[in-house]
Amino acid sequence: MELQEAKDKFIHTWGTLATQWGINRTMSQIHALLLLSPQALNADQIMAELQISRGNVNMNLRDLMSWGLIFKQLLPGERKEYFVAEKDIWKVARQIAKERKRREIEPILGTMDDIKKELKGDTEEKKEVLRIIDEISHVTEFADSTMDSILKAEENWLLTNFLKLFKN
Amino acid sequence: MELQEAKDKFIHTWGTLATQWGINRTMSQIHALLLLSPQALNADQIMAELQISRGNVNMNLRDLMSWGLIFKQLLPGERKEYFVAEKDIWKVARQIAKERKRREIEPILGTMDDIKKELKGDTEEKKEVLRIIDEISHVTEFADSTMDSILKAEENWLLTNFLKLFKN
DNA sequence: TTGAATTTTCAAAATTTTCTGAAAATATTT
DNA sequence: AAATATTTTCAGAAAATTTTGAAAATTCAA
Repeated sequence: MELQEAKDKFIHTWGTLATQWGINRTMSQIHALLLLSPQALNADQIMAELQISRGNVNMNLRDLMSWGLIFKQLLPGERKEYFVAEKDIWKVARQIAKERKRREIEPILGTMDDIKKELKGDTEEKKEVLRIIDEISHVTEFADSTMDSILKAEENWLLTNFLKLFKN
Repeated sequence: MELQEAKDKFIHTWGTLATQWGINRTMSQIHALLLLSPQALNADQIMAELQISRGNVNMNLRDLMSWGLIFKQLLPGERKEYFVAEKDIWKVARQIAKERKRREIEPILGTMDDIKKELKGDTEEKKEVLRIIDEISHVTEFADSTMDSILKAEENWLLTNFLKLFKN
């Protein structure tokens, strides 16, 4: 397999997988393209490479920046804006986790709390609904904070080795 | 807030959040409805409650069963099929993690391996692409197996307390 | 069997999401 | 300040996904 072929396969796969996670296909493909590109790319290059419109490229580049996954790079003597991706995959994972937390975990916990606060009562059924809502908050918080500490401690051999005790 | 109001709010929120995760809104709402329902429900009841068509209910009930989140329940003397949700939220989380692993993690690792195997070479750029692909596999495997061990060991105070050391 | 109740299927319709491309806005150079 | 290059916006088009509902298949009882 030649380099270009491998890149294309990666970009294509990454786009397909993204849709399963509720992420826009084109956004993922642009991200993948930049991840694999040794140089920064401008909008025209991305348009040509992925065969998509200028508007589409522009919109998704800005989305990727808001996720903190790519950065603008101004090249000396160049009028156009260039973009580079964060290449450290651990940083990428940490950044995605952080954003998903802000955009998704917080709203879940917020709504559960709202309902919990407003739904007072001690009939059997109310208690049961409250129990489920409590458990969901609990599991969500656990998953969230655990992901935090793991991403934060990723290079920490103590945690890493300790976790191994619980594998399989 | 009354019981019905709280339930509706929960069901609605759950459906909205689901779409952000790439999960069908109706599927989530049916799941939420069954989670909160003390009795098993049949297709007609779900249709009435959520105001959706029979075909839609049927399709999503079968999806939820394939995820292992709900079960058929045959009531004595009843011709219709009834459905109940698994109510233990930890089991639900474990089941979702397990299914996502099978459906999403494995394909990622598979494709990365394919590319890795086929893309031999030692130009600088090939090496860089291989490095990125390796790192992605690495991070994915780490996240995957860590999630496994945590869900498996969820009630283990030792792990839980150890993890606390790494919070914040 | 036959017939009624129930579930499943799936083509077409509705809805939602994504994408395009040209016009408007902004930035830079002469 | 005018001309040129570049980026951004956004209404309408296209594509993808979800939903409907009626027909077909299945199940069960008489």
